Amino acid sequence: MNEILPNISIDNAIFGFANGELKILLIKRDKQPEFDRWSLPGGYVYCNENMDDASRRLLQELTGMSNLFLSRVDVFGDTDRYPDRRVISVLYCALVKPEQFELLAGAHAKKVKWFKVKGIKKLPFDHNEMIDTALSWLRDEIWRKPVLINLLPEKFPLNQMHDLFQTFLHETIDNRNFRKKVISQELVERLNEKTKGGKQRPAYLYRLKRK
Amino acid sequence: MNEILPNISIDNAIFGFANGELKILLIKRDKQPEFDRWSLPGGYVYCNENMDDASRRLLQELTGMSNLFLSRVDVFGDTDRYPDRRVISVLYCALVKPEQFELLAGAHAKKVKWFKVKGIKKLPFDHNEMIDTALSWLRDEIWRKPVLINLLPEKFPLNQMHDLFQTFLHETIDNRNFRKKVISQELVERLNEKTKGGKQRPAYLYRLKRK
DNA sequence: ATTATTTACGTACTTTGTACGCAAAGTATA
DNA sequence: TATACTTTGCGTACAAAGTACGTAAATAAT
Repeated sequence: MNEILPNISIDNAIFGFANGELKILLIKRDKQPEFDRWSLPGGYVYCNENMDDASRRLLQELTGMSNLFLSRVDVFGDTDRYPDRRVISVLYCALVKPEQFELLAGAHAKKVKWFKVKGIKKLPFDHNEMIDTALSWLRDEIWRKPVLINLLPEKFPLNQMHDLFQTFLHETIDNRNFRKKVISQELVERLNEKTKGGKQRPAYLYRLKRK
Repeated sequence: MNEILPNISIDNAIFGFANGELKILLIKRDKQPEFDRWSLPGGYVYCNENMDDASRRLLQELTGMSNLFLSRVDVFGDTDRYPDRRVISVLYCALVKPEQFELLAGAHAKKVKWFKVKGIKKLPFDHNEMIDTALSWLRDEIWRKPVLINLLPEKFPLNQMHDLFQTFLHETIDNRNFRKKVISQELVERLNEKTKGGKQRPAYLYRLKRK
């Protein structure tokens, strides 16, 4: 049976990153409460569905996105976080390239759209707090887990990863020290291939290690 | 109204620590499922009750313990983790001195008892996994948060804290370096008091900083 | 006083992290 | 072909954090 659990929800904080700009994916709600307002894509969990699966399914239904690397971040359970009844919500997040996904509003979403995170307005429920939590979680985990996996191709030269870190963290990192760090911490592994057709000296390709 | 949420539970992993021995507090269940078996003290959340409050209340009802420093650790949400129906559980943990609490089985607990963590038997549900998760969370956070707060008196000399770290982490830590570390990381603050009536030189008293 | 014990400060060394130099391997230009 | 130019990737020097350990100060016991 595919019944819904009425008191448990999932919310997804999907960050889009391109040209140094950080965006967050919101949907325009097609149901009460907060009908017609922009909010994080989320919803309820089926009785026979794991949390991770629910997160993926909801995202697919609401926005058309699939195949992301999602991470569980935290639980939000304040009694007053949802107006109609008691709902606790598990927050997932991911970091992607907006241009790699075609958005398609479905289910209870009238529209889907990327919004700049900087200067974002007040969202329904505790969604602003969720965005803050997810973002600081990402900035924390970037050196430990492959959270950039959706932003990088399967194989990439280290400079591409370097650029990504710099723009995402808004700070300049010495290229040579960056290499040493990601290699010594075993975040990446070198392949026996090099870039070709580049402008100058070919670079070794690397791959993120999922530990 | 004090209705219960049927799909959300709390579980508490309460570790007792004395003489270098690590124990875990279990209750003998007084209801189905898993009637009569030893398990983590946990239960359901009221509709109008925050997660943190529920954790504290349940612990009080089941074991008589109150006034602990509890931390939220993780959520467990596998579809098959509970036999009767779908229940996701939020795990809390704490570290205490067993002798400071008088245990009193109540509510749906027939008995309450400390068990050695080492060599613990198979528990119902995913409670063994919870214990592992909580323990590694504690070992991780011990340098960052005041997780030892229940094990130390309000004011204590640094050596007492040093002993605690050593026995809890099963490793010897150089006393002089230990002091430097906890002081420089601002885990503790020095008071203008000293121990008196000790065997030798009086020591300054310190207090854990809650940041 | 002397000795024993615990506290608390300090110093030398090792590891990790940061700043920066420069040669190697390509492309573009003469 | 030679020369300049760009990007890669190794290496070295200095700084900060972490570890090993020496020893004097403060008290109790003798």
